[in-house]
Amino acid sequence: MLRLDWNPDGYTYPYVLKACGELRFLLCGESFHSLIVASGLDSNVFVCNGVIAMYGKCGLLGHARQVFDETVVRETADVISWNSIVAAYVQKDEDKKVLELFDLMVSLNSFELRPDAVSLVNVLPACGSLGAWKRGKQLQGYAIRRCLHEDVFVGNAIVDMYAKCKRLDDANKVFELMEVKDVVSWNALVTGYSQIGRFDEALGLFERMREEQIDLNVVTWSAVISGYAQRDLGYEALNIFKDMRLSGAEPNVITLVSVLSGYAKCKEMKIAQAMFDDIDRRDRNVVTWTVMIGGYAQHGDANDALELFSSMLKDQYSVIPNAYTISCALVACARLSSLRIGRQIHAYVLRQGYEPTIIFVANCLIDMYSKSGDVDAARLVFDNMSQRNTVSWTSLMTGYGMHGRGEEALQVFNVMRGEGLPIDGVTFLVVLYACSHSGMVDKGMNYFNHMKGDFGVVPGAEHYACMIDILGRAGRLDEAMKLIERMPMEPTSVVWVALLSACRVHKNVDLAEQAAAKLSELESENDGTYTLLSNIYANAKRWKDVARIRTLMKHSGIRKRPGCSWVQGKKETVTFFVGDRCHPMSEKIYDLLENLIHRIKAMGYVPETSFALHDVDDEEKGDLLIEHSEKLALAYGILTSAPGVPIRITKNLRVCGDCHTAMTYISKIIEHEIILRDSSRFHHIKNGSCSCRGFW
DNA sequence: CTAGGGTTAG
Repeated sequence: MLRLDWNPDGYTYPYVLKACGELRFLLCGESFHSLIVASGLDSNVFVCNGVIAMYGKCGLLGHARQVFDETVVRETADVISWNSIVAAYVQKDEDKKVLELFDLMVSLNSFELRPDAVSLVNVLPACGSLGAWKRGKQLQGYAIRRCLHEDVFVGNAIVDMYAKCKRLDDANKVFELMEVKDVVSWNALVTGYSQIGRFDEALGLFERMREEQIDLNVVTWSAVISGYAQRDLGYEALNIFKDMRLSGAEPNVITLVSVLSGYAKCKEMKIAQAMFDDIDRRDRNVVTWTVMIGGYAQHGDANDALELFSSMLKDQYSVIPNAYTISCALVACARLSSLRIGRQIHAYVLRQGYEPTIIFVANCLIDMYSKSGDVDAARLVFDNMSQRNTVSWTSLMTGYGMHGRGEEALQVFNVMRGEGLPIDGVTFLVVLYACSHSGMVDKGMNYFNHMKGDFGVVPGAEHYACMIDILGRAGRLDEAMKLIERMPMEPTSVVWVALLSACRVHKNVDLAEQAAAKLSELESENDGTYTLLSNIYANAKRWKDVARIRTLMKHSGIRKRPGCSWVQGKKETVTFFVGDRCHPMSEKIYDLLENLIHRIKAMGYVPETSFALHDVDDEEKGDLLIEHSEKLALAYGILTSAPGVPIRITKNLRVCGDCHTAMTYISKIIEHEIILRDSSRFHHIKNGSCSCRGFW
């Protein structure tokens, strides 16, 4: 119990209430409020204003509003009362309410209640976040009439309001006319330019700040660091961080988050992790965790992302994941095809009642379900969304495309067109890929030919690459080559890779060599290029060339990425590498495989030995087809799944042709559907046929 | 009372 042996009066309370508000000492504040009421001081407007501000700071909007309403009823409310209640709504991000209350104050048309500088500084940011620049402009006019614009806080708020409304030229004009500027004015403009993508101008201003010897503060540095990181310029971000350290400025958590995302973009997750470990546990908030989870999900091992997510949930400081965190975790699930964890996170989302208005969480769910092999679940998420954006539609179409359900993808596209949504280059890329994976050559060609005329979307090199892919898969290699020659821009490496893969499927050595030569010119050969070429030579029995490629790889230091497949078990995911014998069930796995191969040989299966040379630098292990990781994963799946349950396998590279054939035979004699995701698409293999129908 | 961090489709 609070015991006071002195009697505070109307001059005392505002001070103590202010302290309670700033320290968020809600219980103390409430006690004082009771004492105020008990001593009848609640008729004193100065005291009431203190109470309103205290409740506002502590987040008790209802209490603040009640006290405020009482002052209004008593007709004692002054500008400060109004400013205090508006500030309370500002704190809750109730932008519309902020504007409403401000209007109400103005409409009372009382000389005493004319908005002052503080009122403007409260209401301008709300205009900014609502994009209401016309309202902001009116306020600017009012500020000028009353000479409030000379107040540097008001000036800064106006600059920021225009910047948030993406009207950087207006913001700049106000900025240049400000007689007194401070570092906040500069920072508002720098971040404004950076956030709308005019990063060069942001950097120009940053340079000017350095020249004019403005005292850069931690906000300035953080803004520039994150600006670089957001544009995937991780190393530049890290350089600015070095400059910051040299300048003697002390980084804070926000700076470190920007720096962490810089390290993530450079795939330096070890350094990022060390830095994260160094951050005081109390400073690790949801954003700090999220940037690490997102870093692992996108630029590192997605398994680490999920582990970190799980340790975040268990952390003693109990940080609650928000929509960003959930998205990052779902990205990790999508990369791993982890349907089980993805479903758990979906359930968590539903339980926690993340508003369905957070479109991007739902978009991530669509992507996760599609990439985990359950595009029907993706559809359900899509159907249940109250609002959708372009990404929602394209994600669903991508899902149908990956699973070879091209017709459904095109249906979605038609509905999307009907909704009048903007159709851009990405949309067409998705449409074309859907056509490609379903072998819809003419439809794809038709869309490609009409995208410019009917939609005003000029085909880029990626669209050409996709058409090469469509024609190539269908074996129309001459047409593909002609299209390359007709390209209005230089063919990119993606184009040549598409042609090269088509040459593998359709066994065209000459064209393959041309494509490989082009890739070499562009200096973008990778292990995939060499593997493809080696397979093509092996298929043509040109063993000398196979050997030549092998030597070439050794000299250039390019190693084939090891093939690796993982299969979703009931409780956990099990990973297999080529020739893997680490698993305790290895003996059973190999026995089963030998048995299966023996049985399907009797059904007509002939091992395609050209694929045995997949692993050109891995002679010992890779030569045995039976040891390919996808076959091991399948055998494990059969051994551990109940009859009728689909076996879900994911492979980091494209599935090997022999494995694909073998699995198709095996699907006739097992009671499981095989759902196989490789780096290119999904294969649903059942009763001796595959959904890819040869288009891979 | 004004400025800064993390997220989704190819």
